[in-house]
Amino acid sequence: MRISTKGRYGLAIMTYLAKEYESDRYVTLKEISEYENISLKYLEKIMLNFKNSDYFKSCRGSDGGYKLSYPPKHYTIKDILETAEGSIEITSCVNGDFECEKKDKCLSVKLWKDLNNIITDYLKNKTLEDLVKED
Amino acid sequence: MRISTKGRYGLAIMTYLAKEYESDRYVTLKEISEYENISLKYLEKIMLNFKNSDYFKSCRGSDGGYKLSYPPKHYTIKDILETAEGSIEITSCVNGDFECEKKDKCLSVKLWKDLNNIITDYLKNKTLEDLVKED
DNA sequence: TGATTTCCTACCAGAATGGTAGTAAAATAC
DNA sequence: GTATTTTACTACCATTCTGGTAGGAAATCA
Repeated sequence: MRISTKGRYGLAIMTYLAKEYESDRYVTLKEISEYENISLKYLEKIMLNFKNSDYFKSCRGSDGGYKLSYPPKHYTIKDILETAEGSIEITSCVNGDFECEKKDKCLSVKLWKDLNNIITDYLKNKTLEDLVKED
Repeated sequence: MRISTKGRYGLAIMTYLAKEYESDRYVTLKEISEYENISLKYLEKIMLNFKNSDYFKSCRGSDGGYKLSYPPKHYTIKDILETAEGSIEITSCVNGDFECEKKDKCLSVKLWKDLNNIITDYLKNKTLEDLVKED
């Protein structure tokens, strides 16, 4: 039931950008990689997971980097983890896409759905701003 | 963040045994495997995860099988999933065993700990009896 | 003795995880 | 206009996890 580095490092990047939101500068992955002590190459790959999102603006070249498109308050942790990980569902039987074939006799389906709701409700109500403010 | 078949099938076995608790008979894995439509051999392997627990009594031979050691109310879903999966922690930084080296600057540690507590609190307060009663 | 059932070990294919490496393309600095 | 910096993209790789299968030993009962 672990959350992988995709989600953890992805959130770390977003949190770093959120901290620097006020400075309105482009932040390089090099800077984040040194701060977080994660290889630059791996962070680049983690960034690919956000490719189709509009979470940040990017700019190449010197003085290039990334900056958030919106203020930190705009981003829920749920959205970030979902985008980074692909999905954060506890089982595949919690939504309509895949209904387990023995669902009529499965006593646990309600358990998984409820647990899934508890998790997503918590993450829906936390934003990047909350994370940065706690610092 | 998926829960694997170890946990899901393990819980399914325990739930089946809980349903049959009143009958006070030994239930075979064959019966459960046919009901749940899971291969007998795989269920046998799932059972190994409970080897060091005292969750049930077993008996070999014809009319053998498994029965719960205690009434369904005695088993929390948290304990069952923890035993079946090994651990149900969302990250390795939520307990004292492994403290992440950048914890002083990691803004997410509190998030992971809180989320972990929310999950375990929910699962701690659900027992096999609750699952069977919902039927 | 034979059937049944748990117990135990070994094996295995495919996917996910956690990376590394190389290169192209854009933007800026000199 | 060349060098440097930084993102963007593709390919590769070792290890672990997942979800099984297979075979046989040991116990229990008819």
